[in-house]
Amino acid sequence: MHISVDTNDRRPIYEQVMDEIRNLIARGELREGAALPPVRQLAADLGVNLNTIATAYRELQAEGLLTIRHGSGAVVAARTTRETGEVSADELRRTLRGALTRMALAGMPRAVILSAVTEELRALFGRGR
Amino acid sequence: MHISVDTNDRRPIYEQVMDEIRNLIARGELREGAALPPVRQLAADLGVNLNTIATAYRELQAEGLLTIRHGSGAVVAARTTRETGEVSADELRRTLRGALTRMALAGMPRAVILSAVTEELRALFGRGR
Amino acid sequence: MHISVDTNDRRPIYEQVMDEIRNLIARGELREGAALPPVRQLAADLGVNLNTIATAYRELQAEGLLTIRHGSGAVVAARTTRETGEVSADELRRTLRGALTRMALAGMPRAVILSAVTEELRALFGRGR
Amino acid sequence: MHISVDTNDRRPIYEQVMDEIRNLIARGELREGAALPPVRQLAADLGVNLNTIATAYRELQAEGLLTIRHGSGAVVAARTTRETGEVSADELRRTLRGALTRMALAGMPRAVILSAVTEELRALFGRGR
DNA sequence: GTGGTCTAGACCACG
DNA sequence: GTGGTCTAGACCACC
Repeated sequence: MHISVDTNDRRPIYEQVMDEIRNLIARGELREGAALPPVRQLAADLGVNLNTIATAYRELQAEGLLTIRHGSGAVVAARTTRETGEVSADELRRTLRGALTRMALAGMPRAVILSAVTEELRALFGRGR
Repeated sequence: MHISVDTNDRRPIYEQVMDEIRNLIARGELREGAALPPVRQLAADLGVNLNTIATAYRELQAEGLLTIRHGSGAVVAARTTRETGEVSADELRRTLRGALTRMALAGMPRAVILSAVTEELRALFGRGR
Repeated sequence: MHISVDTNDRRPIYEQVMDEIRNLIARGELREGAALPPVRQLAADLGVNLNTIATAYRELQAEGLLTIRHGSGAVVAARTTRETGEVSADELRRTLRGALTRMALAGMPRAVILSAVTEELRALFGRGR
Repeated sequence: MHISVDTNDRRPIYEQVMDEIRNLIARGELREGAALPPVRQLAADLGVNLNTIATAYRELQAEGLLTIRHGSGAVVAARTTRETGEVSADELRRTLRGALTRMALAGMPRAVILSAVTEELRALFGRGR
């Protein structure tokens, strides 16, 4: 399990952490019930403050992706528990459109973009998963 | 040319405006040299603060998408000029990955995601463009 | 006598246990002098840490609801003993207000809330008690 | 509009603030679109840290009760926006049961409890509202 | 002017 | 051991 943050990134650190954990869960590298590193340890590893990681974990819990039990750490929530946090399809579409638009404006041809998408989808859905 | 903002959207307003203009340019609805509405007019149309629009235009200029001439408004920059604004391939990839990850976590099957991508790419690249 | 805990509940486990025992006593299912299960047994039954149950019993003793005698387990305290544990009327009111406020914000009409209250009061006071 | 916190209360301060604001909204003392005090001002008024209030506001936004716009403060969300944050009926029932149980154990007779409930419901639903 | 994020460090609560 | 809360104070982002 590998998480990294980039202080040059415009996104706040806690959001970067959230994004990475979301991705690990979506890719199946963190399965249901798997324990996440203690906040203090992850904070030390990344060289950031404890509260920053605590915020990321708390928000992910609010999203339904993590289950945090005081005194016994954070684990990946069961799928059934997750269903609560809904994001509108509209918002998902806007985010996708924004990503593709920027790639197109950067001059990437359609084929290059499509191959990047395919690559990411393979990481998310795998071959047999 | 149509731009709209949504106060319920979590993104800052100036970023929504930037996204919409970027999209119009990428889709070819705003061609090179085309004039954008004056800051005051667009601000009035959208019912937002004048500084908000000014910020959006300024950032788009920094990205190389717009050319702002004091006294003569903003126009879409020529392609050759654009190359200045560098966005790292890494950042583009992260944004794409984030969008796809959220769709996957929302339970969308691979095929649905792929069809959304195809649809957006068609809007960006057209059939023959 | 039945006690259960729910790991998906946001309240700490020891508090869930306290609430259940309080409710059993208030409803008369655990009468004065009745023995509670040994800490080790209840912990095993619920699959939780021994300290968790010990904390619940200890707090209930502080509230005056239980009498714990080293070596002979915990029993429900006599009513006269109970009066010690003071909870301010203010705090009780705040808790009640919080519960009703959340129900109202969830969109429950006044009649539905009132019928839930009546139902709970019947369980607590019975018909003739 | 009056908010107060009590450091002797076991609940964290940010939760007390959330409870008070929830109640003001439910009672109609804060109507849709009404502006809340700036975080710094409320923090100063209550003599607590800025971050504590910011946390309360952020959580209320996540619950769908507030709309926070960076740079222009927090306002009570429109009802239509609220529908997102769902609390299970089970959890609401447990909270209600806990409140009533504690009142009964404190020795309050059924009639006294019922009159407290009626009083609170009147504050929430009013006579004609 | 508004809110958002982060730090360093303290102390508390839970299992 | 775990996570939770709070403080004081800094600096940034948005309108």
